[in-house]
Amino acid sequence: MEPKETKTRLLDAAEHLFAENGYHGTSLRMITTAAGANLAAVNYHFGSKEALIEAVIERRLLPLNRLRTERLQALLADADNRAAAPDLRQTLAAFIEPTLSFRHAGPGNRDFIALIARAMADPNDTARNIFISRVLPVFKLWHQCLSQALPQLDAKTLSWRLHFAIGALSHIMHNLDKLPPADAMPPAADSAREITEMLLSFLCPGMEAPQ
Amino acid sequence: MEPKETKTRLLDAAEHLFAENGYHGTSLRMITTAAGANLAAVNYHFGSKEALIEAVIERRLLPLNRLRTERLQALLADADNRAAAPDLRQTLAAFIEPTLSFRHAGPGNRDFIALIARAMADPNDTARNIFISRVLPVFKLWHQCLSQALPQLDAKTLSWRLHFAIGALSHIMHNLDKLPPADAMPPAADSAREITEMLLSFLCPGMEAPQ
DNA sequence: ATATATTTCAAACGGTTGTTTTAATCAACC
DNA sequence: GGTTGATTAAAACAACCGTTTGAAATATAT
Repeated sequence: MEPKETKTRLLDAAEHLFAENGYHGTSLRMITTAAGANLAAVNYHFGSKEALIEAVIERRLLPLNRLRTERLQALLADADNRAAAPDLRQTLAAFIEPTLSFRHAGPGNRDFIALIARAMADPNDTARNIFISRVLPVFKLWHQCLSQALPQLDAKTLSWRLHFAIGALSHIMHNLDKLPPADAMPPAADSAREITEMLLSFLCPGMEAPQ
Repeated sequence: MEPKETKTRLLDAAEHLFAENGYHGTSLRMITTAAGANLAAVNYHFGSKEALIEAVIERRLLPLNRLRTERLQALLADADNRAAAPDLRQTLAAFIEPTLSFRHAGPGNRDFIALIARAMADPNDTARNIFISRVLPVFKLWHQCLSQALPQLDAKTLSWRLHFAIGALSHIMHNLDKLPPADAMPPAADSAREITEMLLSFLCPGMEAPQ
């Protein structure tokens, strides 16, 4: 097979190095060296270092968001057909299952998760803003789905509980490598499904608890 | 009152600037200027930039850990006296309540929380390792307390649910400023208690759900 | 094969970083 | 009150950063 395009090699190297060393901690010299390209290649192909990380984020995030949106919209359509509220567990699963599976879906995805964790805590707004602006519509759709599945909750309680769920999910996403510390872990291949079940069993009772 | 020691002024300025701009994003020149000190002051008083952030972290974290440890140990002692298992909600509250109250306990604490969030995602190991090594003993104590409050759970399930709870808590800690986006928020003074109640009502049913 | 874009290359730019050095200033103590 | 030790001050250090430049090389199209 012919070697990849320089642009793709730059994206791959940047994804890996940004995940490992953060945005500031990764220099264009490191990226271009790892990609086997010239130092000026990033500025030539992307315009700047910021435009590079923007491209890195969008490459992985847009397909994942498409997956989650499809599942949530299918759930809404089905509930509408049955003239009933969507099931809570299915609503949670529609967002959580694709998210947790994402790590195992491709070679660069684990790096991408680490990159996002870094970006969310980075003082540099650009990466975080790119991520948030792309994720917010899916959160809104999820929120809408949940408010139909849990009509007995007032808006404020639902908002808080949604944030609790997001916190549990994202914490697991970012720290899956390192935990649990002592216990034997199931093999990575089917762990996504098992963790999903574990998380859903935990979240469902909390979401529908009396106020 | 006499002006604070240079060392204290450096700690205060570093805490604020590290929280705002991150570790790499904050230069010694910014810190020493804000503290009204000479550029060489950090290397003179602390030895290096890394030793400085280590001192910044310990100053706030050790008292907080003392609070949490005291409450958890009091709970264990009380349960031992009554020859019964500690109450689940009280066990969760013993760790969560001091943590959420911490933000409002002092002027620099909010900055400190932001700093920790940055440190956890920072590629520089030192800050993260300092934080983890100081927090791990309290987590272990919490875990021990919870395993007594929930004897029906096997070790693996408890570990996962503990991580889910930690995720929900830390997500709220780091993002309290920004959420919920639209709803009216209670005044900051008593919000810690209200959020604690909200979080406990969410976590309790999840923790004791059947496996 | 020639002419025209496109891509790569080496080199240098101005600027900031953490740290070190040397001298000046300040404090406390015999 | 002079001396010793702690602190502050200004300047220079070498190293690295993202970006730009202009020429060389490559690929594309006529």
